[in-house]
Amino acid sequence: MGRGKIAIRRIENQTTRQVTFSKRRAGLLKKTHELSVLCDAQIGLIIFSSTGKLCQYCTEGLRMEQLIERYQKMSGTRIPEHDSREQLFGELAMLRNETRRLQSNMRRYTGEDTSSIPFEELDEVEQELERSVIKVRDRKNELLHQQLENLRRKERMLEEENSNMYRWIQEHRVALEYQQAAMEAKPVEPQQVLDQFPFCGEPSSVLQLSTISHQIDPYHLQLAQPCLQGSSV
Amino acid sequence: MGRGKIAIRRIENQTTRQVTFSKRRAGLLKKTHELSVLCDAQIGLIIFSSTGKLCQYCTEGLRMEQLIERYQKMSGTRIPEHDSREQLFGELAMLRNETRRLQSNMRRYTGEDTSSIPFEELDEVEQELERSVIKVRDRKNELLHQQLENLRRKERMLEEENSNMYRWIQEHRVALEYQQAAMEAKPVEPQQVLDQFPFCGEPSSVLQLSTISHQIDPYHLQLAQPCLQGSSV
DNA sequence: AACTATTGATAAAC
DNA sequence: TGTTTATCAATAGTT
Repeated sequence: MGRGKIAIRRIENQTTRQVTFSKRRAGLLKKTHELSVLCDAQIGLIIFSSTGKLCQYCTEGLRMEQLIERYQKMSGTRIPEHDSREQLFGELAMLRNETRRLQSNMRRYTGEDTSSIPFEELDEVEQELERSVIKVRDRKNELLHQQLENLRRKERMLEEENSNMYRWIQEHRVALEYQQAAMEAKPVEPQQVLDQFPFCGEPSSVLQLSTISHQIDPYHLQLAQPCLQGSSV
Repeated sequence: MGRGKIAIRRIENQTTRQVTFSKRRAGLLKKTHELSVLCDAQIGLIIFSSTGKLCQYCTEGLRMEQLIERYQKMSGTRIPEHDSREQLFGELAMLRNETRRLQSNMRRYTGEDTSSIPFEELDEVEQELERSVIKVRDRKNELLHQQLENLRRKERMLEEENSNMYRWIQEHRVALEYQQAAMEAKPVEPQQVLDQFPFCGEPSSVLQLSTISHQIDPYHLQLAQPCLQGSSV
């Protein structure tokens, strides 16, 4: 109907397609409505244009959801939700059981409700807990030993640094004394280097020292431990 | 269109209505299909006849359920099921979290994965575990004491029963000896009553004894314990 | 969007 | 239901 006959295949010209869509969509909605009214039929029509725009018709006095529900009941084809719903229920039941089991176990381990433990199992629980304590204690010891080891390494490093600095100061003693004399006319005794060093030393060395002393902090030691594990074990 | 124009209102003549329905339905399906193909639109059409018969069209390469899902997403009108679905998802997420938390706690308590416990918390965990051990041990002791108490009561009961029976036998000694003599012409020495009693005694007393001996079973003691708790504590 | 020539849909009758 | 036919509605192409 129209000036010429057209083949029923996708209209390539976008403008023409858009125009045709508008016209035919109006016609379809009209015809749908007429069928619904004339023949007392319940009709739902959902149209998504190629641009994704939604357009719908639903028989008067009825909502689309009702119609869809009726459709699902009749056709038996529930929307995909149904399958996943079953799965959800399954997972839910599984998780509920798991949670109950875990909570019960936790109570057992925390000694929260000892009266629910049958007498025959008390020994077993006690032993399990003692095994756990031992494991935790072992882990604690392991970490303490690592820290000890770390501290010993740091100690060696500090001693070395110390003696290096001492040597350096001895080597530059003359120059230092000259500086001191020039500034305050006071000589320096280099026996207790660490006590005096921060007040008269070289900035770069002081920085180095403070960096090292930071690493003695237990918290930082623990963070550094993964690197040391390989060499210590 | 047709021999005459008709008003768009419900056709009263049932036959005419039925015929019109068939014809127009075919026309509507055709037009729907044409619009879908010509303009590249995704269309779903659901028709329930006045007699409840279902008829549908859906754009090729698409299933009605998909279309409905898309419709529901776009229009925001979800079918009633959806509310409970949200709830389910909520519970699911909650349970998953709870399970994860519990599993983590369990690992901590079983000493399964001590390396995941931060150093600062190891002491705490150890103490928790020791507290648990103490609780379990206390419970065990409590039950052991109850059992001891029970055993002492049973012992007293048995001793009493024993002496009662001994007295009874002494009282009936003459009659018993007479019976024995009449049956086998053999006299009985009543000094070691318990050893001999089962073979020649009174059925009711034997029954009573076996009932008592059963109650000494630790398992039954434990079951009986709730009744004893009130009096023992 | 409005126009119009043309085709398509369909009401009524068979 | 299926066919026919007279009629009207829908719409393709144009303005």
